[in-house]
Parts: sequence; C-alpha cells; structure tokens
Amino acid sequence: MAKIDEVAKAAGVSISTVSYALSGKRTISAETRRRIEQAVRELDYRPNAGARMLAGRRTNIFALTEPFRADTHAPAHMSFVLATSIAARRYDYDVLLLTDEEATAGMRRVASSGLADAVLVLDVAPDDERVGLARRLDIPSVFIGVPNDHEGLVCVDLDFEAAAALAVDHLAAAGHRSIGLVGHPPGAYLRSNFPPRVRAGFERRAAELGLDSSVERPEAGGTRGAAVRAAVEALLERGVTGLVLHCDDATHLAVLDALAARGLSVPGDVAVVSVGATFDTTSFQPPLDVIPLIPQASCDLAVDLAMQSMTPAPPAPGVRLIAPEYHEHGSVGEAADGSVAAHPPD
Amino acid sequence: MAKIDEVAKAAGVSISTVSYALSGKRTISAETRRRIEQAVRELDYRPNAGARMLAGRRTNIFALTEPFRADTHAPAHMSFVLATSIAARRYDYDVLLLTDEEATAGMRRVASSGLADAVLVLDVAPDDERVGLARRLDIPSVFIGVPNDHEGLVCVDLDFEAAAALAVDHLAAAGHRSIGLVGHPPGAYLRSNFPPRVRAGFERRAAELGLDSSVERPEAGGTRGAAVRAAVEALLERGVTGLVLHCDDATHLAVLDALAARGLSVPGDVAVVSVGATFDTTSFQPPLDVIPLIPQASCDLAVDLAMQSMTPAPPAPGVRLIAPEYHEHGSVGEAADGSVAAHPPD
DNA sequence: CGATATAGTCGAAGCGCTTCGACGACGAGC
DNA sequence: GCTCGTCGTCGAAGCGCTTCGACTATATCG
Repeated sequence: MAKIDEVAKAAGVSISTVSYALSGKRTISAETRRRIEQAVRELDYRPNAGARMLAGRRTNIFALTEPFRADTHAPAHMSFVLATSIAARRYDYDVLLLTDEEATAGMRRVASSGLADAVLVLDVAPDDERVGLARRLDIPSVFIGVPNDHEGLVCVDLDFEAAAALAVDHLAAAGHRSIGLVGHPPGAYLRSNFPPRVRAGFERRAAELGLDSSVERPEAGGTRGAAVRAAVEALLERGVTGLVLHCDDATHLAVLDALAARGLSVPGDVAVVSVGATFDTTSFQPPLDVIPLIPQASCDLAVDLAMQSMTPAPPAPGVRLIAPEYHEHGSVGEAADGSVAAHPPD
Repeated sequence: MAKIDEVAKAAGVSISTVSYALSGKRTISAETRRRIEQAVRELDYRPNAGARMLAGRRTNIFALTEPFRADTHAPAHMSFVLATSIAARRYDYDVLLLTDEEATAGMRRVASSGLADAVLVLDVAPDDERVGLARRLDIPSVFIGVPNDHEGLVCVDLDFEAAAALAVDHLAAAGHRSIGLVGHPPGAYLRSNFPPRVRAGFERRAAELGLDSSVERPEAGGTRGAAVRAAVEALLERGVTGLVLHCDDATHLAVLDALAARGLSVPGDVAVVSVGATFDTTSFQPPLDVIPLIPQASCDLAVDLAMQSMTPAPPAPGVRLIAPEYHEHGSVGEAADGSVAAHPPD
C-alpha cells in the first residue's frame, strides 16, 4: 500500500512528475521515467482507486447490467459476461455487476454516484425498461442487443436477420424448396430481442426466394423433448427438407434425435443449419453447419464503443450489426428431388 | 449529481451534519434529520463513490473472483454469482467481477489499489492458486468452497460429506445393501473441491454401515450419454439397487433414461437420490429425492462473514459447513429383497 | 447550585491522487 | 546576443467526502 509520495521520494522527483510519468500526459525524460518505474516496481505501488476516481473524474469501471433472470439461458449469458469482462480489461477497466432487480435500479445508482464511467447493457428485452433509463443517464451506455425502441442508443449485435437469411440462402442453394425454423419457445420472443429478428429474417428471405416456410417454437425441457419431437413431426409432415435451428443445445440434440427416430439422416434426407449458437455445433452427430453468435465479437465492439463514448468525439447513436459468417460442417446436402439451384452464395 | 454542500445549504446545516445524518454515526435531532432527508430527496443526492472511498477508507465493493473457465458448468456458477450479488446488496455493497486469468491477478490488483473491501472466492479448486494469495492479501477474503489447504482461511460450503452420508443413510434405511454413486467426470475431481468430498462421504458411510458400494464417474456430454449408460450398466451388474447421483442435470436425465431402457422403474426397482444439485430435481420423471446445494445459503453466509471480517472482531478462520437437508419426493422405495432396516434417520 | 455529562452541531483537516499554471534550462531564429 | 518556444519538472489547488476535536445548550447529579 505504498503511496505516490513514497514513489516520488524514492525516485527523487515530485509527486506530479510521478503522476505524469504514469499517465503519460506530459513528456518525461527517459532517465526520470526509468527511475520512477523502478521505484514503482520496488515499492509495488498501485494508485489508490478512490483517490484516482475523485481527482481524475474517471472510475475505470464499467457497470454491466445483466438481470440473470430465472429463465436466463446460463451458458450463453455467462459467455457474454466473460467476454465483456475480458474486453474491458484490455483498457484497464473493471466490471461491476448489476443483476436481478438491481439491473435497472443499479444503473441509476451507479451512474449518479459516479461509480462507473459507462454502462453495458446485456440480455436486452424487446421492450426493455433500461432503454428509457439509459437515455436519462449522465454516463454513456452501450446495448449488446437491440431493443425495439432504440432511438438515440448505441447498440451492438450480431445481424440476426442477415444470419437467418444467410441460412435460408444456403438451404435454397442446395435445392431445398420447403424449409422450417425450429425457434426458441414463444416466451423467449417476449423476453429476448433476437428470436423475433431471426424469425423475420427467415420468413422474409424464404418469401423472397419463393420457398415454403414454417416455424415451430417448441417448449424446451419439460417432458424430455416431447414438444421438440412434435415440432419436428409437424415440420416433416409439411414436406420440409431443410431445417434452420435457432434454439438451445438441448433442443438441437432433441431435433437430431427426432430425425434419427424417424429414420432420417442428416444431411442425406434433411439439411440442418444452426443459427445464433454460442455453443459448439461440431460436437453433434453429425456436426452441424452454423452461423454462430460470437460473444467476443459483440463485446469487444461494445467495449470499444463505450471507450469512445467517453472521448470528446463519442460514437453516433445507432445499431451496429455484425455480419454473420457461415461455417460449413457438412450438414447441408443437395435436396432429394434434385432440382438444385445455383451454388451457395459467397 | 448534487453534492453534499448543496444538500447542506438546502437543509440549512453544515456539511458534517449532513454526513452524520446520512451515516448515523452521530446523533442528529429528529427535526434536522427530517430537513436533511428532504433535501436529499429533492436534490436526488447520492454521495460520490470516489470521494466516499477516499475519505471513508471503505469502498462498499466486494471483489468476486470466479474464473468462468471453459469447462465451468454455467448454470450452477451463475446461480452463485447471482446469489452473491443479491446478498451483497443487502449491505449496500456492489460486486466487482474478476474472471478468467484476472481471477487471480485481479485479486492482488484490486486489493492493493483499494478497489474492494474484501474478496469472495468462487469455483474453488482443491489446489487453488488463490489460496496462497488470499493469505498474503491486505483485505479479508471468504472462500465459497473448501480447498485442500485451507489453514487460516475463512471458508463456507455445503457439508458435502454429510450430504452424501445422509443419502447413504436413507438408502440403507430403505433396505438397500448395495449402492452406487454416479459422480462427476474424473476431471472434475481435480478442478473442483467438492466431488472428492461427496465421494469420501459416500464411501465412508457405506463402509460404516457395511454396504457394498461402487463409484462410477462417466464423462458427460460426448456421444449422447453413452458413457452414462455404460456406467449405469456397470453398477447394475454389481447388484446395485440404490443410486446416489452427484452430477449435472443432463447426466441425471441420462441415468433415468438408462434405467428406463433396462425396464427398471424408480423407485420400484431402483432407488435414486440426488446430492448437491442446484437445479430442480422434481421436474424429472419421476421427481427425485434430493439433498440440494443451495447457493443462497452459502452466499448469504459468505457475505455475512465478509462483513464481519471488516469489523474489529473478525470471524475466526475455519470451515463453516452448512448442514445438508433431505427433501423427499418419492424416488426411494424399500429394497426388493425385503430385508428392510429401520426407518430413515431424520 | 455548581460541577459534570450528554446531545446536537460546526469548522477544518485530511484521504491520495490529477492537473493547472509557472518556471528554469536550453536550443533555434533573427 | 536577445527573444521565443519547447521540454521537463515542480508546487499547490482542488476532487467530495468522512471524521476529529471543539463548542454550545441543555439535562443530571450530589
């Protein structure tokens, strides 16, 4: 717990010189800097956080609001929290966690007590109460996810619509004329911002290409995949030969099981593409083509934007969509009827 | 962003009176307090965090170190993070998250820069590098989990040994003479502190009661429960009629599937007890008896101890084990051979 | 009834840092 | 040779709060 005056004394310079050497905000001679750095090392000096906040008007802390509701899909959300935390550390920022009811109230508290320099908003609902609050806050915020009303906000996310459209493109290019989407349960469409966007992208592109399309949104868990099985049955009965999966890993498994139970092979009889997965789709049997949701991509960008928000030239409000990437793993084959269209785009 | 001097002026008192009224550290007349509180409300005053830290030598922040490694079981760990955060808020404390590589290095950084008042250590490995560091830190720490070498540390956890023993007691009381443990995969016994404790409690009590006992530790995931099925087969071949489950939810499902596939019913043919689950075991088919791991219990106690660590009378180092509780849901029946022992111990 | 305790309030001294303005030294330009 | 600008450094003024000691007014006691 050495203090800056001890460093100054050890290096034979004044307190302000130490401060400038450490912050780099004024030029310091190489020799002086060397002596200061050595003193810092020898004394294991680390500036006091409170003093730094008070004098520097900067906390080096991001508040991360992530409700962690009971129905939150833990693995995906944990990935985002982790990715945010890692991204923040690149700029020497720490992450303060606001969960549960405090996810909203804490934003106000933390902002007006000057505990954080910016707020990162996770697990964004379509109609999120943190939207209005963010506009009123006197520190910047960045949303990872896109609420319905996002005017004036800085948002970052995978382009889920484009991702779904890209999946449809690949199925269409392989000759599939009737395709199905296995989506999240209906409840998720109210609580989360992205399931509706996947669905919209899926249906729009299918319509543009003149494909038959259907959507099923089975409840996950429950009686051991029965709902998923029923959903798959329903899609197959409508003649679907290409499947887009936007759901959790257990539902992925259940879909593959249901297909196997019907004696259908992937990609022989049915083509399958996973969209927006944060988990590894290559460990399924068979490995699945995927347009992944990469937390690191969103979180890195979000943190960059948060940093920029604190400069004199903050980023313009608006939605930054990350372009989807298609990863082939062999789960999409030519449609059985042979009426194959052109090659997959790109 | 009103400041304390504005509150003082609005209430017609001095700055120090406002401070004392807000902290309660000196007596303030009812009338004065009323005027101050009103001014605080009208100005929406909130003390500046940095100034408070600097002057008060207290951050109102707990550092929470939780590595979130790649193989971390997300739902369980998220529950602990959430429970800790909620418990901390009860004392007006915020939680700063240290993940990944920073889980260790961040402890040192946060402690010596005075960014946190105490450290809460999650996801404790048997041989955890944070143990040595915690001893050297100049702020207190509380471990949620018990490392092998815990001398001088304050630790909190479910009494996993007693929990496993309690499960064995119930199986024995129902007349089961040959019992099996389905534990976490072998790797988890190195990374986590509690699987070995469950195993030890299981084997010790089985030996004390003169039961035949076997342990299987199937790899989870992978080829769709094949390892779990094999483990169950192996146990059944050894004549096991009572099963203790200490594993993730997917493995629970796989075990029940494997039993069903053999045409065995629960509790008719096989008795099943789940130990240390953080998930709901009543949604299985059938609902399972359980000795749950309740994150809230551990985290509340941990936060209480952390608070007490900052008083002039810190808690004595040592392991605080939380007594296990048995919840009956009908998955344990009398053993088939009829040689039933006494009733389950309370 | 004077000595003493107690309640209620205030002023001022920090807490450890950042940053502004100033100043000396020195090289460049005229 | 003198002025000017730049580089490197320093002193000191805060940042907004907590807390110590002191002071007044009132209550308590022998």
